[in-house]
Amino acid sequence: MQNTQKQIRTRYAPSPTGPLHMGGVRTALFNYLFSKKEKGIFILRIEDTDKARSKPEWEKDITENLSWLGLQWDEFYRQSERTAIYKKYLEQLLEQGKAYYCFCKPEELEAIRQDQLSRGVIPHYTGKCRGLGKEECESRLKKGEAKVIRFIGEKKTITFDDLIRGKISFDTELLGDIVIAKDLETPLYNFSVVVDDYEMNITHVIRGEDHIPNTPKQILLQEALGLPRPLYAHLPLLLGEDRTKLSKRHGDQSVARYRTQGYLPEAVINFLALLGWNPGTEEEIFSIEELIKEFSLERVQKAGAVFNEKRLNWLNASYIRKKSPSELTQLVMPYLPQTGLEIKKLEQIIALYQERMQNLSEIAALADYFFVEQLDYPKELLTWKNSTPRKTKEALEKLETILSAVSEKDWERDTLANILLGEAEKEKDRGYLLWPLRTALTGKQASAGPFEVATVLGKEKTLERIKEAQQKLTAI
RNA sequence: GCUCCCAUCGUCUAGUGGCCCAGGACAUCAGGUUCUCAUCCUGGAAACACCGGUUCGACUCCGGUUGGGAGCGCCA
Repeated sequence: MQNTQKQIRTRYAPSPTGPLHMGGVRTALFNYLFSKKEKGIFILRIEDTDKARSKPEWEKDITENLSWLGLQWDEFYRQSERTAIYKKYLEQLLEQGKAYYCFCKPEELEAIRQDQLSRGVIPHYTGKCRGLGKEECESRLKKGEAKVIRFIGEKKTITFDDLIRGKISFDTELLGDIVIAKDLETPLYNFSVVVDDYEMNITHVIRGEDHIPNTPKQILLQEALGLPRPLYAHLPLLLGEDRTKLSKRHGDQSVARYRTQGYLPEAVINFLALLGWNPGTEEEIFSIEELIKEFSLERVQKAGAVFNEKRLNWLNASYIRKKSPSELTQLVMPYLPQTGLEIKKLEQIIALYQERMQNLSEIAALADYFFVEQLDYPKELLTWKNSTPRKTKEALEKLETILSAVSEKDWERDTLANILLGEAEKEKDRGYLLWPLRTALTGKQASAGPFEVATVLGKEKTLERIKEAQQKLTAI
């Protein structure tokens, strides 16, 4: 019984003509989740049949970032290494008379296209070379004339059952004889996909909605080659703010960019999973394991989803908050200046900003004052809103006196808080004392709390900065 | 233009004929905690595109209108 059920096999099939982007990851993710949920196989297939546009560096970008996200594939293929396979099927179609060589010039084709467009017809090839005699064809081939291979598709209504959208019908009368290869060694997208999906035993083709128009072409090819039809699931598109398909126009959507900005892979995955899918509960936070457990194609949305970066930020911040101090420190290290600071100290600094970071790279600007000798800020910053420069100077003097009296041994957060709060509360608005303290230590309008900062900074450095602040105000 | 797809708060969405004068989350606004920022807590504003039909009863089913999107390569 178990064995009659064939194993689920899905694939993500990017072309290495650019960096891996968020839209691509979402497609990969849904393929991954579905196959893992069904205990199946997830395949990565590099579609590099376009020799001019495909670059090894992009393939590297795709595989590295997919791995970073944890979307590990079980099998890997590269179409450029499979030309012999495509050739075999191409020859089959040619022999059966279901495909033919076309020698039409691009300019000539373009003119026809324009004419059709102006007449309100979908542009399609009219089949001029279809009736070429065998001899003429051979001789022109021998002469090395420019040519392509076209496919004669059956004219009929194709209906397929989309797992997400239900029945979709398309009249192939509207299709011309599509080009399936430039020559026997150079297959084109719609053809190589059909061959590979069959050869790789793909059971479920899960891809973006923008591929719906390709599906009837591919089904026609399957039928001509006598191949079985896989199941299809067309995902809703990822949209920009303007509700058009997410693209470079909407800014750099490469995974690499999000990665270097300090987004966590689990946040990206969680965010993308909820774009076009939801578990039907009110939960929002999911690990990849939970996603695998909960995922189902039935719950995938039909309408496109706007990529809302604010929500990604929120998720990322929430994942950052959940990290242990040591984990977070390791993650944040690349964004910090190379100082000889001991790891323990680093962890303390980072702990101060754990709940203030939306992404890892922000730590650099947030905690920079721990890594410089001299702070640079305008002296006006030291004065609290309800206070005056004179009072501020007095407050700083008081701070110096009080803190000098604290021993190194007692220099820890709660003790400092006790002492300073006790002093600050002598006035109704404790900002008169705490604001100058904090700004003197950080040089910032906004930062972590003064007791925490002073603790991490240490007694010596703290007093040093208080004195520097006093000097700034000395002119008064 | 033609073909196909889609339609609940600003955004992501719950809702599968009565539980919905529509629930959650992000964003936003107000308040609390607070020297600041952030976290956290409380509260508010905010949507079923429209018109018909089916039904005792439609956000939910059907039809149309409008609107939006995608595709129309010797790219994938």
